This record gives sequence, structure tokens and C-alpha cells, in this order.
Amino acid sequence: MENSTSLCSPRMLKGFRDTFTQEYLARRWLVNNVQKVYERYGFAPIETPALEYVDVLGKYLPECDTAEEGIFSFRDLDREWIALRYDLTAALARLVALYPELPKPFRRYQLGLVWRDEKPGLARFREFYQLDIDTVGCASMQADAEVCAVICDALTSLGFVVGEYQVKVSNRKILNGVLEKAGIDSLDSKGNLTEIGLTALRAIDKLDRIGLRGVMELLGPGRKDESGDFTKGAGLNSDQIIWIEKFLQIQAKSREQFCKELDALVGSTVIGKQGIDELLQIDQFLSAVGYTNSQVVFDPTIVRGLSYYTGPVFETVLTIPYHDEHGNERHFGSIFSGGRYDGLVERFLGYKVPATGASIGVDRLLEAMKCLGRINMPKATAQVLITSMDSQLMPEYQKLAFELRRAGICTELFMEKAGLKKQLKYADQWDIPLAIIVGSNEVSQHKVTIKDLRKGRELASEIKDRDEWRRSQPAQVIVDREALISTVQQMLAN
RNA sequence: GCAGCCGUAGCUCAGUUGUUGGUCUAGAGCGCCUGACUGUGGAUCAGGAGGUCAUGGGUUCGACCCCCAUCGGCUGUACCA
Repeated sequence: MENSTSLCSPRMLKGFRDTFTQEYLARRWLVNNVQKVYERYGFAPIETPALEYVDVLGKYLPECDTAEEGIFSFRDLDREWIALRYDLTAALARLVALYPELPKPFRRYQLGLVWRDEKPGLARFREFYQLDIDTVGCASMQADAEVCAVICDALTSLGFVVGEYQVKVSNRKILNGVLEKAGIDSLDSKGNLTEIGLTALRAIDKLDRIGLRGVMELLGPGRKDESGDFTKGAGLNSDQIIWIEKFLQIQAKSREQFCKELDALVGSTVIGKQGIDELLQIDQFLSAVGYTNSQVVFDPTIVRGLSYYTGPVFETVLTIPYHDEHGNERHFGSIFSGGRYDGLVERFLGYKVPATGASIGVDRLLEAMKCLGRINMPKATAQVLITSMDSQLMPEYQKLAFELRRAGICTELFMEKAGLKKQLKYADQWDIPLAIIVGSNEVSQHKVTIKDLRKGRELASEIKDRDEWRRSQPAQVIVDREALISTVQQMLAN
């Protein structure tokens, strides 16, 4: 035996996962459904590399000659800084800039792994899938409204009904209007967010976690959480905070009503007015095609990722709660988010290219659906296991297997030497629904035995006498060899 | 990054407790393997395999238990383009 200290430990990077069949099939089902919805709107699939130059991703720090934290980066043979992509949007901007001849609007969707070198947590990984949809080169609010509609349709295709999800929409221009109204310089001369504006937006973004009072503390001097940690605030005065509080507390029965309330608050600022107009246009489209206020709602507390959004922002939540291991009621985080980013391509081309889109957190949504019992996938693809208890009969088993496969039935043949008991247990462990048993008895009578393991499992609770149970075998049938395929098809069907 | 809690079998954990470190060559449940059942999974019963008590050092006659360090995990918080 090797000394155990000389063995290599099969360890794995934290925040990375192996995906087994059950989860793989569930993800494939989810992705297929959503992609079909995307295509129904005329979006087309593309793919881009996993690696990009760090400066293209916008993450190069020239003064340090290194990449920003939070991304996986390294140098290649040419000593160039490159990195694994942390989202799909940066690559889309690069793509649009690299192929200016692409007819606009350019409407694409993309499924891909992205990587972030951050602290992993509950349903937070360092490698995960995103499934993005974007329209590039269309400034109309109809494109933004369409994104909301796509989100609703995608969730519908996964079995969610109205009332189980909510697309929350706000607009960065409104937030800027509120800050302006409160006398906060949120934008500098180039239109970028200032430090104080950034801190204020971060505070607002935390509303769902720390509550209104927590947000107010963060807007003012700062906040101490229950662990005793202190977070420095934005240092706003109470008059300024009241403006923001008024804004956050807007509640309206409808999107239109929300815009009215908003108008009273920030309609007097140019940027705020613009933001309200944009929301009204989105409402117009959505209302015209029947997306109700319970599906898409205007919500002042939505902020989204801090830098590149320039207009409407979206965030989708599941309104169904779930219960954690302690029995506490909890809610899933945002599963489908995005917004308008008219400035992203400007970095490459020198002029603005309007763009809007959204991204599904595939793994997070999958996790939620698993929690809710909305996805149930088998552990294996085989529907039938042909047991082999007599090696002399192997040619016959092979024939059975190929007949079933030619009929389109996923079939596995047990090839190892093992007792029937072990083989049936194997089928049971992998959730294979049917087992075929053929021994000398069956061969001499030109029959096959087909055992329904799912049905057997159900009936097992009624077992009283084992011998009796074994003699009667209620979950299996013996049929003519010729009737194999039709019987299997019939048994799989119900 | 900061703070708190934790690390004993494949998994979930017991054992360490305010007068104490010796009973531990360390247990349970689940899972796994074998058999009762020479051709039948899930029930029942019997048996079996599986642990350098995270790692390294220290205190001690003696450490799973006390002290220090390291590593790993969980939770909260910060950051998250």
C-alpha cells in the first residue's frame, strides 16, 4: 500500500462544482425553455471566448500594471494581461465594436459560464452560468419593455404563473433626479457617478436587507450592524435624507399612478422628468399587450449594479417564499436582472450605442426551482435495464438491447457478473424505471419478464409477508418475446 | 477584508460540560458490503468493512478534551464592475 501522505487529495476549488446528471438535465431543460422564448422574439444565439484582454473587460489598472480584484486574471506568453470573463455583457460590447458592420439593431442571446473570484456563499459560486438577452442599437423604450415581456414569458415557460414572480422596474434617471432634488451632486461633468452619489445608491440598494431605517443610517453618518461592524455612511444631512425617504416610500396601485406620484417629487428636474417619460412609455407598451401590474411593477428601490446602467433597470424576484432548514420563511434573491446601458460601447468607438438587456442567473433560478420542487429529473437517462444473470445468454441480451434502442428506448445492458439482486438494486439506485429479466425459464417459453421498479417501490409499503410478496410479484409481467417493445412503451407511458 | 461560531467514520452527529484531563486500543443513526433468500431492489434480522478524533507544536505521569499557531468550513458584514 502507498503511504497515504504520498497520495494526492482529490480536492476542488471552492465555489466550483461538479454537475451530476440530475442537475445537468434540469439545467438543460431550463435553458432550452428559455432559449425557445428568446427565439420567439427573434433573438439569435452567439458565443464568445471565455478569455478576454483585461483592458477590454474594463478591469485593467494601468497604474498598478495589474487587474482589478474579483476577476480571475493572469498573463499569457506575450506578457499580456488576460482574464476569464465575469459577465457576458462586456464581451458583447467588444463584439459590437469589433464588427461595426453588424446590422442594427443587433439582437442576440448567449448562454455561457462566467467566473468571479469572490467569496462563495449560499447559491453564490465562483463559476456559474448566465443566459443573457440584449438588443444593441435600439434607443426605443419598446426594447426595454420587450425585455420585461421576455422575462415574464420565460418564467411562464418554466411553469411559473402570474403572482409567483414580479419584474421590478426603475430608472437610473429618476434616481439621479431624486439626488439632484436633494441637492446632492451625483454626477460629475462627464456624467459619471460621484463618490457621494455612489454611496447613496449603494445604501438604497440594500433596502430589502437592512430595511428603511438601515438605509437612512447609511445615508447619514453610518450604520452599526448586529455583529458590531460599522459601515461608514454617505454623510447626508437630514433634509437630504428626507427627500430620498419620500422617494423610497412611494407606493402606487398601478404603474401609471406610480409615475404620477413620481412626477410630483422629481418632475421638476430635467433628468427626473426624462426618466418618468421613459417609464410611461414602457407602461404603455406593456399595458397594450396585457402585462399587468402584478407581473411588471415600478419600484423605486431598484438600483442594480452601480456603474454602467444609464436608464431603465430591471430586477426579477420570485414572490414564493421557501422554508430553510430551520423552518424560517425566506425569499429567493434576484433571478433575472438587467437594464439599459447606452454608454458601454462608447469606450471602443467614441460614440454612444444604445443597448438594453437582461441576464438570468441560471444556477440561482435552478436552485430556487429545486427548493420549490418544481423540477424533478432522473439520475440517469436509461429507461430500461436489461439484467444479465446467465452469461451464456449474453448474445440474447444484446439483441434485446438493440431492439429496444432501435425503437428509441434508452436502454442499458448490465455487463458485469453479478447476482440479480445486485442488478436490480443498481437500477433502483439510478432511478431506471424498468428492468428486463430473462433466464432459462423465459428463453424456453419464448417470453421476457418486465419489472416496473417505480410501481414496485409504491407497492413495497404493503409488504407483509416476504415469501408471499416474492411469489406474487405484482409489479412485473411476463409477456411474449414479440410483445417486448410494445409492452415497454406502454409501461413507460404511464 | 473584518467579526463570531465550528472541524470526531462516506453523511449527520454524541463523547469535551463551572470541584477534575485517566472509564476512549473512540461510539450511534443513516449509507455501504455480505448472508438468511441456489432467479427479484425498496421491508426485517444477523454479521462485516470503514477513524493518524483537521494539521503542527506546547503543557502534563497521561490530551479527542487545556494552551498557541496554521489550514479548512459555516454565518453575519464589507466589496461585487
